[in-house]
Amino acid sequence: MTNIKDIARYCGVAVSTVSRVLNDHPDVSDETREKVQRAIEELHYIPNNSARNLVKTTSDTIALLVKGVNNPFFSRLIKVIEREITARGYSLELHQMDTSEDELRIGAQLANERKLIGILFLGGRFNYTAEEIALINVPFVLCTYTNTFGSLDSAAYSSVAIDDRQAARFAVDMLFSLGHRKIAILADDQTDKSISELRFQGYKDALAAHGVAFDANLVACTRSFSDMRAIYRATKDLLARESSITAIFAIADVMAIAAIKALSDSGKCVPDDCSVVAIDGLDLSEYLLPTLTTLVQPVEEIGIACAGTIIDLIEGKGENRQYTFETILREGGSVRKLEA
Amino acid sequence: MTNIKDIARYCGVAVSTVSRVLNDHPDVSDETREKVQRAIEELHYIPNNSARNLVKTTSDTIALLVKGVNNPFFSRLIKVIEREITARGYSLELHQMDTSEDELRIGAQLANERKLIGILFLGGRFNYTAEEIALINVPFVLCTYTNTFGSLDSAAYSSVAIDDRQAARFAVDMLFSLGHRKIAILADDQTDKSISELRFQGYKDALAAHGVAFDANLVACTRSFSDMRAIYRATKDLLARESSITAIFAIADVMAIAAIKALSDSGKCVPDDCSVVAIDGLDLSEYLLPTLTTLVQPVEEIGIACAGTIIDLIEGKGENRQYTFETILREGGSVRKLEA
DNA sequence: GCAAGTTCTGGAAACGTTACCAGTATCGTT
DNA sequence: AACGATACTGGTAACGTTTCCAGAACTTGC
Repeated sequence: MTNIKDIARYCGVAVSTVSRVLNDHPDVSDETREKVQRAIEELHYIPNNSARNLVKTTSDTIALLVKGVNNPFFSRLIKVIEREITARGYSLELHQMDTSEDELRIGAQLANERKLIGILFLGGRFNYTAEEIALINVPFVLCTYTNTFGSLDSAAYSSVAIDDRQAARFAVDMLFSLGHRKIAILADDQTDKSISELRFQGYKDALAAHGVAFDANLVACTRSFSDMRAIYRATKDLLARESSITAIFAIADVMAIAAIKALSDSGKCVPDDCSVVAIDGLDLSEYLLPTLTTLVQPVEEIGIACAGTIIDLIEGKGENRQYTFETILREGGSVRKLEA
Repeated sequence: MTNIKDIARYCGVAVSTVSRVLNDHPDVSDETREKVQRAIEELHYIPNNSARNLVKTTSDTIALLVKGVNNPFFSRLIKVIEREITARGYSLELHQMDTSEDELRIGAQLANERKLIGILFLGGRFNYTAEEIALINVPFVLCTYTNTFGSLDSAAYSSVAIDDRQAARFAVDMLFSLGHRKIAILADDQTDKSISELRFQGYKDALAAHGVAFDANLVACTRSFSDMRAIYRATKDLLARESSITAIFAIADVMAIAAIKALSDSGKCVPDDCSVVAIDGLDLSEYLLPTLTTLVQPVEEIGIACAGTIIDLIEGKGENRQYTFETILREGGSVRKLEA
């Protein structure tokens, strides 16, 4: 393997000069620069990253810590983020966690061990105190999630997300405006300062706004976002105990898909007997029978913002900031107006 | 940041001794070993990976090169692979490529630049010559794909996959046995030594076995595996020119989903007017209306085999080997027997 | 009691880079 | 003509490990 010394010798210059060329340092004449660059080409020289990282005491990798990778929406998002990160010359490391794991501590440990330069948190919750956050000594961004619980100062963290609570509120409001009153919610368990909790809150907001009391019987809960089987079962149970519901709000597209199947297997037709609305806007949802009415998250924009934010923070080009994106209603065939 | 010298000083031993403890070298007394380990705990020492990699001239990361991450089947698989790789103490780096890119050269370059210890190729094609393969100087595994074109000696590469050709053959045979004769295929363009080509071959095999001539008009082609819109359009076009088909074989579940929608929008009901069968076995496919009849790939086993194989190769514990997994038919409601 | 192991330990040279410091040559000012 | 500034270059000490070599302290066998 040819190294920096080899090409220094080959060109008759010092290693430091070669290093300068490599790092686009201004203090080098066009003549030598060209000579060195030619040598790099000819000898197929590739800088050794480990050596670089050693002296710079960091790496060039950003970690993406994901809870619940099997959520198709996350898969889409990961794709965009990876593309953006590599396009800007950094590299991405993927880590999955179980819901029970403590993302903050894992992140902090990883950052030390692997000399990460940034962390993206995707999924899960993030109810930490300022002291806990201080454990992480690299920039980080909460993807698809905002700490809106007031426990954190907005200068203390960055986030990129839709307004989950507002989106849920919008979806359920829509059902109300179509005449529905008995509206069930399909959510996952993990209602501890997570996306799920926010969407749950939005559901309650809508109920309250329309003077309908919250009824715990109308809640179908599962442990995971994307365990289709569990979602199916939970919906079946819901229908068994509350057969008169006319609409279901699912906090994610995948959940809606399982719910529609459960409805069908219970002899209920969507949207004639029961309407279904969700949040996420997977590509796939547009190709179901019936097509799913859902609030589309702008996944491209979100991904670009996640990558852009973390890189700006790393490069010292920006302050902590919270981005909120708008969802767009995509009307499908899973919702209908209820006649009085 | 505390380093190896600090804990050497703290214990009153040499750095080399600490290094030996760190690497489980036998030549160290139980007493010193314990002393050093305690110091590591107390001082929260974390070895510097860059320094390690520098002297060992490698890293500890395996790269996963993916073409078409938006294929949900791949997402599932990536999850399993990531879990297995990290569980065995290595780390995984995700790289996406466009279909037009040359995976081999990108892999070779990446391996050098980033001092990778192994590469997993996922998706795409792999029709390279032995000389080209020699460009990659680290172990690699073809995931979900086998080079069955005879151009490569089986000792030259490792692979983990289902028998794509056989599976396709099985699916189409099934349609024949139910009385179907006019069977269309829904595939992607990239039929150049890829999974798609194999499945396409299987389709032709089945036709031949039943004495039916291949008809190019019965082929609906798209550029990408998972561009739902394109698949939908292609199916619509197919139906417009060949309205009398009674069955469609889709080479992937996502394709089948778009196809079913296209059928429905063309006034055809699945399975009454047209049967649909696919390969992949996504969880989701079991929750569609109608549920999809599909050949399930054992994704857990495949992922474990991919990770296991690459790690064994890296650790010098195994030869190149090709694994073939069996698919399992999951009968759904998208297929019906054709009355004579 | 001595040579020939064995078991453990320390010292120091690598690994390939960057960053700093010191220096030389060139140039424009006064 | 002398001066400081500017543009460039070379030498070298880090960065934190591992690995090799040498040696010390013990055993063992005769």
